[in-house]
Amino acid sequence: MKKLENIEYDALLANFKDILKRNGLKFTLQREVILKTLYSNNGHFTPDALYLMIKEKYPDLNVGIATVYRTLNVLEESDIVTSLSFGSQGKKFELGNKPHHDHIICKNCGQIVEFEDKSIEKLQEKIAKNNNFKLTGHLMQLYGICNNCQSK
Amino acid sequence: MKKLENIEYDALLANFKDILKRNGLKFTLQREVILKTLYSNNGHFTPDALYLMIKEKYPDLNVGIATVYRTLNVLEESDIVTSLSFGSQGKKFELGNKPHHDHIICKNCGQIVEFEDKSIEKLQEKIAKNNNFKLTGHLMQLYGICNNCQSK
DNA sequence: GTCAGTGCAAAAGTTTTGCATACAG
DNA sequence: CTGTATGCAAAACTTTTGCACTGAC
Repeated sequence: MKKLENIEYDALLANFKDILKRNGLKFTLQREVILKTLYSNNGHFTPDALYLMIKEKYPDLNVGIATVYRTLNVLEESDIVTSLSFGSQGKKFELGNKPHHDHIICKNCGQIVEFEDKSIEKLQEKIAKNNNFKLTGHLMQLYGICNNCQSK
Repeated sequence: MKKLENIEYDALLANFKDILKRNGLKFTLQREVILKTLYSNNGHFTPDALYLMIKEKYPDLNVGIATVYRTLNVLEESDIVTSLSFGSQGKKFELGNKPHHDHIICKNCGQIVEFEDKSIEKLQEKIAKNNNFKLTGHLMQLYGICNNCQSK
């Protein structure tokens, strides 16, 4: 029996291939490796960190940092990844196919933790209604100092 | 009679001076100009944009980009400004001492409505606590279609 | 007078681009 | 074959740092 996560990844990959094809772009080994690495470490990465991980995991495949940047931009334009950045660290990317969530970000070390809160989403709906808006989306980020940095 | 905004700025300035004094730092003309520019254009700026504005507005005062960066860092550590960034552009700073409010933005006409909701703020505190973060701030923007645009 | 702040320029770090080659379609 | 993608290196940006000098306290 196939594992759930593999099915999930396959769908993601198929979607990526499809988008590439529709835009006359090419599917390459490098692009697959980048997508797979993003998928199998489902977190937030700077392009550089992603690059280093790939270098370590696939030493024979000589991926260049430029390709990582270029591919991330393609992925972002295709809405497969989203980027956010904060504080002193640079831009970070994450897979965008996850169920909705928001972020809490450490102002000191840049660590990002995801959370989801239905009650807040409901309150947002209410606020929109009170102001006669039809809600289409939101952006919410909390800023603070993480546990680790507090103790320093 | 003194204008409200001047009183507000004076308070901000006094607070800044106070923080500087308490930390054995010095109040300089450059620092004042940077704070004033941030205040009088209450929006979000990249360090570079801020630098250019200051160069244009105070051509005689020869402010260096390094000073802008250094001052922004001081201001951020003092919680007078907060920084955040989204999308492709770099880090942006904004004054953080404004009376707190969030925004609902119409995706169609760009109209911005301010709101405040204590219940959401409380929930945010709770979320931070659950993740062992000490909350220092947040950014929340709701996107939607305003009443006016809906009827079109 | 002392010591933090400043401008400048150099350095360090990040992201993009030009180019010749490789390779997917 | 054609034209996009790639790796490399250089270039373009962005941010930080070293240093001698200035200026706030």
